[in-house]
Amino acid sequence: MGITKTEIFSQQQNQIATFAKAFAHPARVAILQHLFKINTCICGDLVTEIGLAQPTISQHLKELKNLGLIQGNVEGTSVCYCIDPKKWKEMKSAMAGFLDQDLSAFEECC
Amino acid sequence: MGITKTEIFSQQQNQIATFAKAFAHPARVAILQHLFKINTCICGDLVTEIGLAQPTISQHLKELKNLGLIQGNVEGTSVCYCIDPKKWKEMKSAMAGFLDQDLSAFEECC
DNA sequence: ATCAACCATCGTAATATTGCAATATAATAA
DNA sequence: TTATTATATTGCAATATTACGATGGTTGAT
Repeated sequence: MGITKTEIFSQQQNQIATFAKAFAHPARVAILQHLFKINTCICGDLVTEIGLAQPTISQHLKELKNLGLIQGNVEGTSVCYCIDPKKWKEMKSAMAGFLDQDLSAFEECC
Repeated sequence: MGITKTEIFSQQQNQIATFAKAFAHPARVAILQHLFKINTCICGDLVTEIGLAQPTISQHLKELKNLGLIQGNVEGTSVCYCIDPKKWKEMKSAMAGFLDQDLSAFEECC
């Protein structure tokens, strides 16, 4: 039904899914990569950088902002975005705990 | 329009988004966690373990299988699933390259 | 005050995802 | 053969996501 039954899963499972959803679209990956590349706040050039319409970019930025992964600060007529390092680390550690599991048992399996 | 413009993004960006999508639902996170927990093939107990209907689980398994993250081997009347360690490592390295970027510039930013 | 630049929001259309009942398929057991 | 068990597939309904045109708000310049 397009609706996820979050209530039957643990908080950790839902958290991982929520963070993963942030990266589950190439536009958001591109936005974050551009932020890392420029390595400082960026004001404005995202629409020209990514090839999508301005409302679309704005919507993706909103999702990343809602998750807390980026911050937006008004700077005159434009808005400067940057990664929130604290939240990024929090996300990374949640993802790492999931990704860095022991694979040895599956080397000889099946 | 619900359709992603993959053609305007790099192969790497699309790859990260595709892998992230695998974890973007708590049921798939739960399935993978259960596989790691049992630490061997599992045949059958996924439907009782996760609280979703059998066709729903089957569909999530199919997505993980299509991505190559898990394998399914027929074992009599049931099917045994396990993580594909090679693909998992490949995914992990792609995600790590994205997640492990230098945050120092953002510590003092904005 | 007027204008241009930049960004957010609204509304809407197209497509994707999630979930399950019903059904199909395949292997084994009796 | 028939029944049973385990899983896959189909079809459908509900909801979510993606994309963008149109519009609105805010800031800074003239």
